[in-house]
Amino acid sequence: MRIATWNVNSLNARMPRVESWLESVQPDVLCMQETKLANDAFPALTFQGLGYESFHHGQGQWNGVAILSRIGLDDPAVDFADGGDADTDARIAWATCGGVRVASAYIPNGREPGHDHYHYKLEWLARLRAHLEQSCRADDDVMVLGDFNVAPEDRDVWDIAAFEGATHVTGPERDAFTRVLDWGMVDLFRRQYPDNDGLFTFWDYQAGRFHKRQGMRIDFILATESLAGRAEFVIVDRNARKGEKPSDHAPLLADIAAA
DNA sequence: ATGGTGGACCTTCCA
Repeated sequence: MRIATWNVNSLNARMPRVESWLESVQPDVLCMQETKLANDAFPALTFQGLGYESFHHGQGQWNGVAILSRIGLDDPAVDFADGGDADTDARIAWATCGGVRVASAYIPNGREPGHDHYHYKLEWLARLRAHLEQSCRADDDVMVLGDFNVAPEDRDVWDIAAFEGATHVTGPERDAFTRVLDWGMVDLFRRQYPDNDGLFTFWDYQAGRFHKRQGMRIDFILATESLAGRAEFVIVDRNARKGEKPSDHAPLLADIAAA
């Protein structure tokens, strides 16, 4: 199965690029983040015409996550089954696709260390870990894909000195991310490229950062070991960050061989 | 020059 994640930064603005990307790359499953659409505005029929079932969890102006699948899409769910309050934002959607429990996740940005939104981010990641403990088994086929807004190591940003006092690289954020992994998932991209630095998934629109290769690796495909052992091909499609009206994120994709 | 870009929106928030 070919599975991908892409923060599209407004599906309205990105729909032509998403359609052409689906046709050329032919993923079986695509997790999208930042659709910025209400549910009744989600173009499910267009995706159906391309052969995909879909599940969208949106709120309108901000956030919004979706899962497209052409290998089945069952048991859709949103938010966390941890007994806590419903999330105020539309940031995570779940579905079972081809026997794999899949999540499309858009972790809060955090804005700045110490900000209310930063604490919301840390709590959000803790809730994700709690949800996995309570609703999934680490020896099942589980994948969490999305924009985590965390760079796990210094080499996952172009210049750690540029992030003094900034979010995405602080100890608490990295610890919270590690806690999700430690439940029992592997960062497929890092496993594929253990020694390569300077490989990113996001480049700020500002200051021509893409062309200066000043990016961040903040989008991930996390998979339990049963799946990770069958990952054959894990890449960032940098071409999708080029050309007319690109998202500021590139798609990340992986091929998982049949068991 | 203390900026830059892009997307949502109602004049400013968000990334």
